[in-house]
Amino acid sequence: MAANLEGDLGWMLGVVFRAYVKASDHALRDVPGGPRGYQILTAAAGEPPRNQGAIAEDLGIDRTVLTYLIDDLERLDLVARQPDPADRRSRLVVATTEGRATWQRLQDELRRVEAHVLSPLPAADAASFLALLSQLACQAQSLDPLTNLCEVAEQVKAVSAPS
Amino acid sequence: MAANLEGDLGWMLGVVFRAYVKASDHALRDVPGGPRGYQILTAAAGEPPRNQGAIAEDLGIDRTVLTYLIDDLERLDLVARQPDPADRRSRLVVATTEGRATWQRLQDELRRVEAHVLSPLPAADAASFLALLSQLACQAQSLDPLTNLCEVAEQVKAVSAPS
DNA sequence: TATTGTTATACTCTATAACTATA
DNA sequence: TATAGTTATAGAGTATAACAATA
Repeated sequence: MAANLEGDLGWMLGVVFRAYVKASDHALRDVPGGPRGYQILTAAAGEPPRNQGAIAEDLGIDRTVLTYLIDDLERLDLVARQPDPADRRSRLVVATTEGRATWQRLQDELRRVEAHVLSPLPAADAASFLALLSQLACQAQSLDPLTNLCEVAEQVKAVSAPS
Repeated sequence: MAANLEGDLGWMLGVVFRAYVKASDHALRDVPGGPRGYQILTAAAGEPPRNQGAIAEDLGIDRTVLTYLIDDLERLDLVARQPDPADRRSRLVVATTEGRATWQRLQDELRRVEAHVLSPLPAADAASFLALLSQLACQAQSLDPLTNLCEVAEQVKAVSAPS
């Protein structure tokens, strides 16, 4: 039985993930934390606003790490901590006007990065890949953390984003 | 325009990658370096044997990191450094008999882990996902490093693994 | 002069624990 | 008593640079 690195799921995921991080590096050069900073900005620009614990779960990072990342984004005036009227221990992370503009610009650039990473595949295959990956990610995310981000996203999409 | 974390390629890859690492954690509990240690073992069990620089490229890690990881695997008698007859600077990393047995056992376990991570998808979709991911990984790997691991793997597969 | 591998150092990232304030 | 967030500390992981051996 031949030992082929090529067929290993962990290896393939790592290679593609690193390729994406490297390809997005230039677009995210001014965002503290790179892809994670962008993901925080995405969460902060989304609805409804969530607190730090929920965002940390979505991103798969420790809440202590998130504190520093939010500090950096707040220092650049991209996001703000808002008191949660329902729970005074909790802080809702929301994007500022500048943060939303930055997020919009970054999203456009990252779409091109994604297209580049997926460029080895024909368009139909790339779409299939994204759909399958989305299913896997949502399932993995819903099993592990207590909150199911994907269901929320589906609801928001259905309500607020008329296609 | 809604800001959905759910549609971000980087986020999805990260979620699935973390899910895989976590799912494989138990199977790889005795392997130094976790998934990376296993990948080194895979490379060491494969043909033809390669030197440390080539393996570091395949795994996307620095050669200085690989030195320590190989030290640990060698200490457990799973791999050995062999002098390269063609270049006395170079060291070929090969699996020992025990290393091959360990690799075989780990591979069986990791196949179950992979099946678990892919279990949200119907079997046909899981196969499609793996095929598409493989294409992306091979392309990314062939663009970045100088060596094209995937072509080598295809050749080896065609020659030595009659299906 | 360039390359392979090693070592030492420093830096970054992440995890652990203790603390404050709320619930 | 439990939770949200912060801070400080330590640990793991990673990168940088200098070195020896070889090409």
